[in-house]
Amino acid sequence: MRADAKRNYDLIVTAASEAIARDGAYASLEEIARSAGVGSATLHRHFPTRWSLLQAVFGGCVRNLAARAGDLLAASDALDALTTWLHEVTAYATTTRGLADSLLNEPAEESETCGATLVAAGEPLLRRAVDEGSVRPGITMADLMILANGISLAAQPMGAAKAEQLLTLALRGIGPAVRPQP
Amino acid sequence: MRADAKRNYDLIVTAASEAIARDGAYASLEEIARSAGVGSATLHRHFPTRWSLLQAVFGGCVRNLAARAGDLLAASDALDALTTWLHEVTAYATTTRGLADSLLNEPAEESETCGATLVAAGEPLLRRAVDEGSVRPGITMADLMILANGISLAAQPMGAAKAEQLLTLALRGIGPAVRPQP
DNA sequence: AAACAAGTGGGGTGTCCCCCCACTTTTCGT
DNA sequence: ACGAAAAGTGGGGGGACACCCCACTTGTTT
Repeated sequence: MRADAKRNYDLIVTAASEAIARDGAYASLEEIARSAGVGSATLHRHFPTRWSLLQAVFGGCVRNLAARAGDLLAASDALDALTTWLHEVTAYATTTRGLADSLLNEPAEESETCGATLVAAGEPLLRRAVDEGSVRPGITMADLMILANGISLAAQPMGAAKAEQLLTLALRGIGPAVRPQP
Repeated sequence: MRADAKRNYDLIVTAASEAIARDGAYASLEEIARSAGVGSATLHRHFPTRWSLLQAVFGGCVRNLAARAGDLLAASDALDALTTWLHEVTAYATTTRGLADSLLNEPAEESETCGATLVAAGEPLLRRAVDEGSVRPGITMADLMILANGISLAAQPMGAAKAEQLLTLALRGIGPAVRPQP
C-alpha cells in the first residue's frame, strides 16, 4: 500500500472513531470524510460498505476482547471465567456506541467478521465450563453471543448497569434461587 | 375529524403496513405516501414522526397481545402462562418485520407507547408467578420485555425458531438441569 | 347556498450515499 | 536523478430521502 494511502486510511479510521462514538453506527459518512480532510470518494474506495469501516474501527476492541478470553482460560473456575468474559463483552458493547449495531448488522456471509472472531475466542471458555459440568451441554457460543448482543442493543438506552443486570438474569434464568447441592 | 381526513389516514396506515412488512421499520415514507395515493405532506401531517406511524400500524397487534395476556391469567399454571405469553410476544416480534425495531426505538418519554402497553399487560402474569413462588422476586416485567425484545431483534436474521430457543435459554439460565425437588 | 375552517399536494431545500473522471502524487526501472 | 507508469485523489453530479411552506380544494355548518 502506498504511503499516502495508508495515511488517509488512518485519518479516516480516526475520524470515524470519533464520529461513531458521538453519533452511533449510522454516523454520516460524508461528515467523517470531511473531518478527516479527505474526499468522500476516498473514504468510499477504502471502505466500500459502512460495515467494512465499522470493522476497521472496532477491530482493535474485538481483538482485545478475544485476547482477554485467552487470558481467562487460565482461571481456576471455568463457569466464573465464562460469565466474567460475557459480562465484559456486554459492558463493552453497551458502552461503546455503535459496537452492538455493528456486531448485529454485519453481513453474516463474510468470515473474519467481528462477531465470528468473538465467537471463536469464547468457544474454549464455554467448552471448559461444559466439561466441568457447570453449563448444560447443547448451548453454543454463537447463541450466547446473540444473547449478549441483543441485551446490549436493547438495554443501551438504559446504560451498562441495566445490561449487566439483564445478562445476569439471562444466565441464571428466572426461577427461584437453587440451594447449593452436595 | 373530517371524513376525507380519516379516509386518507386509513389509506396511509394500510400502505404503511405493506411497505413495512416488505422493507422493515425504516421503509421509505415517500414511497408509502406514493402507494397510498397521497402527498408526502399529508402523511407527514398525520404522523409527525416515523414512530407515530409505526405505532398506528402496530397498535392492533399490540392490543391483541395485551388481550391474550388477560386470557392467560385464567390458566392454572402461572409460570407456564407467563412463559407462554413471552414466547408469543417474541414470536410475533420476530416474525412481524419492523415490530422489534419499533418497540425498541420508540421514544421512551411518551406514555401510551406500544412497549408500555405490553409491559402493563404482562405485569399481572408476572406477579402471579412470583406469588406462586415459581419466579424469583426482584424481576420486573420491564426487564423481561427488554430481554424478549433484544432477543427478537438479535435473532431476527436467524428466524423465529432461533428466537424462541434463545428465550427458553434465557428464562432457564445456562446451568445444568436442576433435579425436581420434593 | 355561501362562507369559513380544515385538509390537501406540488414543489423547494438541505442532506445523504454512491459513482465517474480528470488531475496529482508516489514509486521504480534505468 | 529523472521521467513514465501506476496508484491514489477529490470535486462534482445523479438519485433518493425527510421535512416544510403555501396556494388551492374540499367538506361542514348555519
